Amino acid sequence: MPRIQPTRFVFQPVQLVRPCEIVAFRISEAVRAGDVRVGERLPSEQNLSEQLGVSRPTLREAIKLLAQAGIVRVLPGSSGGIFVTSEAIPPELCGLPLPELPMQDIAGVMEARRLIEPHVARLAAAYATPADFESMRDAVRLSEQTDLRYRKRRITEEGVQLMTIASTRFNIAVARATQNSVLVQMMEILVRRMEPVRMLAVRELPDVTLSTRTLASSLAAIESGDPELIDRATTERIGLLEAAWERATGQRLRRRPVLQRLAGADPALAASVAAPRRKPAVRKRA
Amino acid sequence: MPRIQPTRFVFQPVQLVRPCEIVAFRISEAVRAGDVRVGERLPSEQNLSEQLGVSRPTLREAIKLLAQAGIVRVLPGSSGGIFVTSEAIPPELCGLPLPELPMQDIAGVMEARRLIEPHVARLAAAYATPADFESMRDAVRLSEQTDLRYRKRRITEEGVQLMTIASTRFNIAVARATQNSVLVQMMEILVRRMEPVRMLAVRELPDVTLSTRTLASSLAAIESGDPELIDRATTERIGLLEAAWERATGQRLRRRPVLQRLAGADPALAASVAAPRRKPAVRKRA
DNA sequence: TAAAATTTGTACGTATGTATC
DNA sequence: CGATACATACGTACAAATTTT
Repeated sequence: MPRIQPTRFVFQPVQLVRPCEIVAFRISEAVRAGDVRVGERLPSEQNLSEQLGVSRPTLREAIKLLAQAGIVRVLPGSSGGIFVTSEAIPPELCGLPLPELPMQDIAGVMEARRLIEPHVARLAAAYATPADFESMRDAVRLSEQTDLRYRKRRITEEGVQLMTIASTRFNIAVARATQNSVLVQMMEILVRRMEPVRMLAVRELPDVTLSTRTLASSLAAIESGDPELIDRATTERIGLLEAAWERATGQRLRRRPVLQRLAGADPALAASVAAPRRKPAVRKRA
Repeated sequence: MPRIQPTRFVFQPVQLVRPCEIVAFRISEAVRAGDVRVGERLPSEQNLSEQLGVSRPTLREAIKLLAQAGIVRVLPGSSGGIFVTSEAIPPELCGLPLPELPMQDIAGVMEARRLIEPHVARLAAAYATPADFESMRDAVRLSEQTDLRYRKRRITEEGVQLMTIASTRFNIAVARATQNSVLVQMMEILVRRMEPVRMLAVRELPDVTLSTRTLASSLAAIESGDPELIDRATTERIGLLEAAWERATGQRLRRRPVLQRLAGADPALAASVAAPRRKPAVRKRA
């Protein structure tokens, strides 16, 4: 009897993450997003463990990870607690349960960002609350303050991290402004995977203030509410990263034919936005 | 002295999933996506456990879950193995580790879909391989065959599930055709969260064939490569779900004022303008 | 000065799930 | 396929530290 051949489907290995790692990640995320600031005290271990639905030992394990990474410091006693000490989260140590993505796959992240981020920004402009705008401004301020410190001297590792955090925080704030939790979730995925390129971009930027300026102009665009301005600013910001990626890898990104028309029936704008690289085979329109 | 007030930040509870649940979920995902078909045999336990990076007992536990859900059947002996018996995966039993989303939040899922799916479909049209097109056609065929069986009589629970699977499979196939793993990941998130509405829509559809027809026209649009056709077909398909949601909840979805000028950013106005199910603005072809 | 309150730190027993044989 | 051994997480309880009363 001929042997039935099994399907040759390949599964990706599952990565099992421990609860304490998830918890550490969640807290670091709150720090990154600016929900808790440096110097502030987190709720008590008791409270946190209840909020997060884990036992206190597990939470303590998570805090230990964060303390080792230098993000929090714990002090005993009645006026003690868990204090945030730094916003510069080392990307490899903060317990990120995501598999590190090779540079090649990051191209896909940027493509996805280019697809959705302009729309998210438009939605944000439509639905942002005053608090949302304040969060965005906060992120821009962080970026400004940081590159003010490195205008003269060479940027340090901490500076790179802070600039990266500012960008990330801005993106999250914009996504939150849509009042759509699914979009927030997606932006979190994108933003996290984008981190390596972001740091690379900040590090090798010809002008340190460039990142801050694009951030500020994105903010201004969203505040103005003008869709085309929003598209342009957002696209420009993404272009910065794409250029960094292309310089770093020596490869070219595929530019999709999609955005051409997205920008709003303005061929001139779309053309200026989409770099005149290889145009993917666009089917002839009948 | 005033006690230092802790930050009153609220964390969402972490959901911990067991490895065997993750594995069961992954395999069911492969079945859903059509990577393994009914009647086919999965690789051996040994092979699977190696691929997935878990121990054999863990994998067996996962298989047990799937067997209970009626998705696979395990036969002993030399010509035995793990055989796929059904593509109709009960949404609550197949061990999906996602928190069930309230109907309200699903509105956000649909908004996100409306934002990205047309673009994904366009990318798919540009980059799809023949194999990708074959996957899409397969999904449409499944939908056709299913509603052929329920043309006369009332649709059964299994029929609803099969139609839902077909829709899901089509979406995944389209996302895969972009050759962008990040977009695939996002579509998987969306599609999974959409499931409840999808089943609801299929169940209460005035005409059983309607779902299949929109699927087919989406496919045709992507095959044609015409961006505007793609937009129209995709939007129509999403509109079907949105209508189902609105009927089920008695509420109205917010329609993004993004397409029209939003200088005022007055949501009430925008909603009132967009409320009547507006046909997607069809641009005149030059 | 001392006690009380709050918060972190430590330890143990149990249960569950996984890995190895 | 079953059984044993190991790791992990939970819940609880109590001790230590520090500030407030």
